[in-house]
Amino acid sequence: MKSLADRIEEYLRYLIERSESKTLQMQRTELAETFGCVPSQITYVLSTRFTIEEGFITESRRGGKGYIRIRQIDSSPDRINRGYNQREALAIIENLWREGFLDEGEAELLKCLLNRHVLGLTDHERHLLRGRMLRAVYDLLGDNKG
Amino acid sequence: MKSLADRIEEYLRYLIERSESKTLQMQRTELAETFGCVPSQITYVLSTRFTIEEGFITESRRGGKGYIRIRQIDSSPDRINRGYNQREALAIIENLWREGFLDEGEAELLKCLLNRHVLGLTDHERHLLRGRMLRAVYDLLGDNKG
DNA sequence: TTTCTTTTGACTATTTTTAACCTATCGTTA
DNA sequence: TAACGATAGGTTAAAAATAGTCAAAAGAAA
Repeated sequence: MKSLADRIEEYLRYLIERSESKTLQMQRTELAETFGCVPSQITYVLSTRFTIEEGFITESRRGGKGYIRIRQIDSSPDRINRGYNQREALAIIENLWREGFLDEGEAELLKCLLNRHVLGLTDHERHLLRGRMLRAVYDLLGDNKG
Repeated sequence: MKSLADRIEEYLRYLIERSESKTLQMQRTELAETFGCVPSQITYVLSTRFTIEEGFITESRRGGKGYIRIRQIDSSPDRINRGYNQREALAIIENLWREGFLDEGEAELLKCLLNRHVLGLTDHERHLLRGRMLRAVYDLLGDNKG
């Protein structure tokens, strides 16, 4: 049995998927009425299920003719990065390890995952992928410090 | 004479075997009631009998309409070649962490790298890539033990 | 007896649901 | 244009509904 939040999510995803522009705009109160729940339940669903991490951005406006809007984004901001070949990537990991940002287990793990045979793909795609992976590692390291 | 834990295991295995998707989802409390035991007994069975070494991954959610889910994974080359979606991959990492094969830093690293936005690519390619990455992780863990 | 596994239950953590109160925007009227 | 009321959405805290953890007690095996 699905929770109410799950069912609302499913419904919204369906509507977005179905729309040409991958965008959905509606009134919070109306949607709440459709599901027979309080409006803040809708806010809850948006904030737990339609996050940037899930690939959505939400906007809203209060007052008369207010609305909530959900947009599905294709998050590829660093598509333009040139990426890294295996040697470059391993060197970066080595440095992060030597400088104490990664412990030995983490460094080993990364070196094994950045391997060309593990990643597969075409040369170009693989390089870009390494760029995204390293970016994610930097972000993670940044999080832990900040 | 079979222990209660054995009987619960047997019952769950039967249900999983019988299901098309080799997956079972139910409420911990309900199952406990079926067997007339405390809910933590169910947790005990899952953590001792439905481990990654036994070929299962478990997931759960607390709160309203919470559940426990058991999935039988087939870690044959074939299966790994079919790939994993983000949810499956994260559950595998969680299990490896809970069972002590990965420390917290390694698990965090992996969870962040297995993210769909980091990996990019098409759905299919991304699933396959996760399969190769997880295989590499298994190989690495195997090396360390052997 | 000693040690390992199972069983229990009290306490904790997480997720969802609800409700009361807060704030922004629009349209109208003084 | 300033002020006000109506109409939205936002925030937050508490209640409800689950599952997890941990360690002590009980039982089984060695």
